[in-house]
Amino acid sequence: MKLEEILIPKVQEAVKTLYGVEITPAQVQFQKTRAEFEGDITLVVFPFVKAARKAPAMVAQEVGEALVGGLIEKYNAVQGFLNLCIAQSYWIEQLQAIAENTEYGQLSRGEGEKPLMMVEYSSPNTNKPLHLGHVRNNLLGYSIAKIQEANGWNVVKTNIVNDRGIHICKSMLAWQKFGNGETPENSGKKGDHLIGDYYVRFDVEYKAQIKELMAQGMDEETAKKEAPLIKEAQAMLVKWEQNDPEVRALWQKMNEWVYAGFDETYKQMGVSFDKIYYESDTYLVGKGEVERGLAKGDFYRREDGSVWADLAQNGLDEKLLLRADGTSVYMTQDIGTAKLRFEDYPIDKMVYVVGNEQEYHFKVLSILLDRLGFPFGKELVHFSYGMVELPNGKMKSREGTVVDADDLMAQMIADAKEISKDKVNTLPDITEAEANEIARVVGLGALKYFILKVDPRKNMLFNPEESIDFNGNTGPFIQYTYARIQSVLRKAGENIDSRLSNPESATLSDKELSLIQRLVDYPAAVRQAGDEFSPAVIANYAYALACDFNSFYHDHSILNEADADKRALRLMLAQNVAKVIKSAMALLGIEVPNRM
RNA sequence: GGUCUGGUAGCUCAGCUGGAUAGAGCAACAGCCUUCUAAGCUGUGGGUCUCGGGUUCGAAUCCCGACCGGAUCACCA
Repeated sequence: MKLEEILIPKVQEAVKTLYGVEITPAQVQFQKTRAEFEGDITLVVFPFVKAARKAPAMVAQEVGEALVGGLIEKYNAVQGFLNLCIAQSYWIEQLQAIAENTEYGQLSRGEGEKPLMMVEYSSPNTNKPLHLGHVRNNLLGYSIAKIQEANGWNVVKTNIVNDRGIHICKSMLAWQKFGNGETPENSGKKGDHLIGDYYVRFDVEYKAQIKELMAQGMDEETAKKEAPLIKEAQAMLVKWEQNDPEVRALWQKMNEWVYAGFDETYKQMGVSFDKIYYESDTYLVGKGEVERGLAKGDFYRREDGSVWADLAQNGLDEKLLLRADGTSVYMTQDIGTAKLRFEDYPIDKMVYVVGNEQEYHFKVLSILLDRLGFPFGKELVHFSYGMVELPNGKMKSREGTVVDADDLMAQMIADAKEISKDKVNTLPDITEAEANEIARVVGLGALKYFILKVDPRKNMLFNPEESIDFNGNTGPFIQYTYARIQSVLRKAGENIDSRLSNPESATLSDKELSLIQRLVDYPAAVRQAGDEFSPAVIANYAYALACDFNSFYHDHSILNEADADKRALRLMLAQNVAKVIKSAMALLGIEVPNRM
């Protein structure tokens, strides 16, 4: 049982005996005792000081006197704060319980079958490679899935691939016109990058055509519509929709190149999906749903044939669902995807990991799904995260300021390799393969932690000119703490005896005590991260744990400790710190190395 | 303009469900490796928590207003 849960009734009872008033559990407020005072946990007496009709310092003193004994060894009252010292045997029992729990940090949602949460993330377009914005999305999505699993959900990770539309036609057209049969095989280019290059090429040629038309006296608006290239692309989209075999074959071929490229990127990033949906499969379903809603009277058709939802009753405007020509829009596709998913899985909660620029879209989607009768519609969660900004603003593909995901990861691994060179090479029996593996784990660890440690809701800054740190509050710092512990455990050998001969009489130093208390906090961090959808909570926890351990490690010898009980206790501590670090980092999708 | 969101040290960020003297890292400076991995540890300097009101025993935290930034309000996706 949690310490607070044990103490709350005791405090309630003490207050009743002393002052004859009943207080609610909410009025019993605890906080961690500040380092400058003696004690483990502090009761804030202000919430019931009025009812007691005495000065805060007096109330603290009297309540302390009433509580002391047994679990509470000592107390001291400072103004309205009652600092309580908990018996060390309690903390040692806690540590032993953690040590015995092989799934420490895995929480339960109560009895019965686990509810199902579907988490959608990544959602790439097939016309260009993944960039830094996707990296944040993928890392957040994967981490949230892991965190919710730890919170007792069955999680299905899903991806919706935007594989149709005019943007794909642009790449296809440019490839047809300027590609000269270039393929990933004959050029050695990664498929998604190859397609991305032709997307850029289209834009270059298109712009040139606009310029030319304007030179002939056409205004910009008209030129943008009349340029031959854009007309060809539009014609291609129509053919695609009509299932033209030639266009479809080209589309299929180029998409396969892209998917092969994406797979590589996802693999390197360490993210995965349980089920992938494609918009080319879902957009027609969406049209069907809109037609159904229309028949049901949820939506209405305008004279030009377009279909709309009136959201006035929800305080919003009107929203287009089908164009006058019958083609679908973004919203149509998301409705279709939702329907397919609902047919495929008994979804209890649907989570969309999508940037905050689309808050309006998901607000509307939620309303529309609800109207169409999807149980998860009303309750859908838009896990809305902030943009990754560069020093001079947003990333813009046209201005070439996009930070490519593959390049970024490769750079991080190369940096890790360079930084670790002197150190890793001194490790005994190190092989080139292991050194490379360490660089991979550490480089990606630095990148992932850098991104996940910041509050997902906030915009964050990435400066490509400055390399991501490997010292201080970083992934490698935490990984290093883990590697150090592994080193100690290896040296301790097979016969680690972490049982205490008499736990009752063991004494703990301040650092040992804080470390145990930090370990005890882990489940609360997992719970909070789940409730708030925030991997940052886990990142901050893991950092604090690593700090506590390093401080402990600096002050105490583990293996050279003469006292067998102390040695055993410290080994047990080290083992469990490593266990929790590994577990917490896994929730972030970060691996930990045994040596570095 | 409406709506949403942010403003904390030179920089990047914690803290925000109100509690004691606002914390880290980076950068700067000064120390600690014959002892379990120095990607570590210890210390110094660095703050009008954007500003102004309000609520409260108590406000970085809650409320109102102002200022500054970002997003959004498409027959784009």
